Amino acid sequence: MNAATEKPLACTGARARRLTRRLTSFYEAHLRDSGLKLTQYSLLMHLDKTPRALHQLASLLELDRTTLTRSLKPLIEQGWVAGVVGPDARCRCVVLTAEGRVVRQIALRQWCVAQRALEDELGRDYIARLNEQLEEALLRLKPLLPEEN
Amino acid sequence: MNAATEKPLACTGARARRLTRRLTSFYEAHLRDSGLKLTQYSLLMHLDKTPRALHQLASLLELDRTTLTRSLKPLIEQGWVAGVVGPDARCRCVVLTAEGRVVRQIALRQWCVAQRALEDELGRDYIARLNEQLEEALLRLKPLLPEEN
DNA sequence: CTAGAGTGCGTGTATATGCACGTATGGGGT
DNA sequence: ACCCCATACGTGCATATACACGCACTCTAG
Repeated sequence: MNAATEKPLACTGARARRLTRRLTSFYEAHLRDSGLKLTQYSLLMHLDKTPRALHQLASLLELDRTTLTRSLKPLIEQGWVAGVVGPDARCRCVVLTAEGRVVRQIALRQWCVAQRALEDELGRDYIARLNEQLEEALLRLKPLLPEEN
Repeated sequence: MNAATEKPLACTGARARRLTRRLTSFYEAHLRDSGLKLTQYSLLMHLDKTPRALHQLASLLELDRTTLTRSLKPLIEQGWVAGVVGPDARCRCVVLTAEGRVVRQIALRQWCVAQRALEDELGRDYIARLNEQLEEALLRLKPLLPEEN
């Protein structure tokens, strides 16, 4: 009797990963008409005409800065997002283009359908509770600060 | 006033992804001595001397079969996992090697520390509730079956 | 026994994610 | 003006994840 046969799913992290995989595939099944991944949708929803610095966006989305750079790449290639000059030569800023706003609008509709489908399947109240629980977990589990040397 | 400025985090999927990122970094900070990623740890915990077919393991972990193939690669290169002949020439089976069992044991200890640290930080009862909530969500949200054509 | 359906896999491609490292710019103290 | 540090980025590398394709092997209807 080892831990493997006993309770492989006792790991909160493993459970969260699994749930995330299922949720991602659920949302992306609904987003497939727009060709957006869930992460890309999320990015579009956090952008607008007002230029945003990369580091600011990364901090907002709590993503590694380099992850953000690469995630933006396909959106820029599609012409949905564009870089603009910032107040600082170091600082790279991005905005949503006109086409980007169109896509975002379409994707938003599909996302709404997905969210409603989720609520229909699992129960509106249940999803509300799940959201609260996730939110509380996010409040409690603070992100690890990068090692200060 | 658009949806972006209103409630970007209304998305259950986005929230789950964010929480998963935090949890992953939390666990991996504790696992870093063994050099294992959380996913790799999870893999080791699901293996033993008894050969397991890839498709069986993929189904168990609810991972795409091809994801599993690639995830196993570094473990095989390290000599912690080895392929063995199966009852079927199609079927690739893997087992945990002796070194693999050693690493698993070390990682298990580190994982225990991580889990306890998590409980200390967020509260033992709270983690228990979170686990239950995640488990219930997994029960309710069935994985999408591949399109039947 | 053989053709075709079904099963199990690997690889190519693309995104998601984060760390280590190196580059460039901005701002202060002297 | 200059040096140094902090800030902001990009790239290389490695893993995580899934889909589309194509190959190999098994099994069964005829």
